[in-house]
Amino acid sequence: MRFSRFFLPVLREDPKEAEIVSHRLMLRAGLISQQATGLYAWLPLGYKVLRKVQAIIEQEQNRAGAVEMLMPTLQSADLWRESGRYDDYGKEMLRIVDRHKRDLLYGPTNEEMITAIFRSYVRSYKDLPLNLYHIQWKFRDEIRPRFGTMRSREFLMKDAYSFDLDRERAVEAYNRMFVSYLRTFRRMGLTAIPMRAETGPIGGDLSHEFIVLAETGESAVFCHADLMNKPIPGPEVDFRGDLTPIVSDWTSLYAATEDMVDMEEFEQSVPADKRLAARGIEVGQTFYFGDKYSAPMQATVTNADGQEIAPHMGSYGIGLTRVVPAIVEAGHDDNGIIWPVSVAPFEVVLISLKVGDGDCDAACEKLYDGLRTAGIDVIYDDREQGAGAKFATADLIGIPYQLIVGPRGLKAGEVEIKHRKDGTRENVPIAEALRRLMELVVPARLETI
RNA sequence: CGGGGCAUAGCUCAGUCUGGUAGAGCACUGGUUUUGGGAACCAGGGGUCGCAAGUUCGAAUCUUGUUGCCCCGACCA
Repeated sequence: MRFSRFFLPVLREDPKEAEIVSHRLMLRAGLISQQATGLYAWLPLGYKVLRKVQAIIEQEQNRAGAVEMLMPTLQSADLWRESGRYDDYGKEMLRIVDRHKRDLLYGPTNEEMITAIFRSYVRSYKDLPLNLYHIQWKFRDEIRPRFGTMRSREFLMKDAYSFDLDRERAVEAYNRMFVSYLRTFRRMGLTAIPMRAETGPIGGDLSHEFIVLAETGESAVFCHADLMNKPIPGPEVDFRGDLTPIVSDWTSLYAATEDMVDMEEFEQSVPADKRLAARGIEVGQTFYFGDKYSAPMQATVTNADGQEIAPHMGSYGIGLTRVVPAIVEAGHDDNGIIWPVSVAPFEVVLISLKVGDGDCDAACEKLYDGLRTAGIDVIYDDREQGAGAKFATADLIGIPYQLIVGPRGLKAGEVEIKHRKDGTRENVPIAEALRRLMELVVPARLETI
């Protein structure tokens, strides 16, 4: 992508409405644009990040055996009357009436709908286990949306729903999502710690919130410090095998959010020097809730004994539009965002320091072609701007590697590669630049897999 | 929903207290010179001061209403 042809409205000054760093940087770097309270447009650069986050989630959900589909944003109120939640959900639910005076709602979640779909097709225990997920926009009319897309009213969410014959197998399904989440967040460069959580209006008795520690987090959390450095299951993990040891290992160390914490237990089970009391951002949540929906909605299957039973269900959410600011909170400095390669909107920014100079233009065009041909996601800053402005923009938007090309270096046959993360620079011969960038970028795409 | 605050050029703001016909920086347009960390100079364009009523000879400024946005709290799969 040529910068001159792209749409990247960066702001030089801090927008006054933004308080926390991720909101400020997402606005300044031209990722999002607020359209109303809690409603945001995703500008091209931000949308690229969102798509990369989505791709990682899809890969890891599929790997864990979940199957992707797509349900509508609007739902019939009748469906919610079946579960009893139409009246329970309150003002947070956006209710809509269509031209025929039918009651609709903009879905805040999809348990009812997935259960309805399940019951209309699935009859036998032989079709279980089943885990269906989709990535769709949701709406919750929060009393006070804030912090940009961290807590917006409309938000993009991955929600998966598992169906199993009994509790034991439902816990296996739960474990698959649990392990999948550990991998998913790590691939985005996040350290997300599973913590005991309240189940809220969704119900159930087994639930974890996946929390990224950040000063600006909305909830207070308490956990064992060793959880921060625990190794993540690798790509070799067998989702068809027994995952209990991994889950047990992670849940054996104390971790709870403020709603669930028992300070006495925290202090008893965690040595004083390992007690971590911090704030955190909830980026995902897993629930087991049994037959809370399948029973009242009569979504039953026949078991091996010929009896009708209501499957045990679980649901598993990841807030994509919250994950992005969480990544920014976790990776930034005074100059701007620092993206991990895996979700960076571009992997390399090619900076021409002297647009219009014959040699410089020629060298840049050649490098640009080479990078694209090699499959590197590159943005070429071909604008007629001062060097300082280009460096500042590159730093602000957080592209992991800057390939800097100027007349001075070209005279020596060299270009410069700057690492956004730590500011290190290396001069490389022009002919070596592409190879060196491949060496840096390609392994980093999969970082922790 | 309770409490507090803001609304003036594309952005960040000054001007409001004390009424007299709207400004700065950045951005934008044209030109010249520049070019390795947000370049300089010259010349320009751009605002019915959120909206509506009221007070007044006269309102960005005072009064009332209204809308939008932000912050704190309660709320939050």
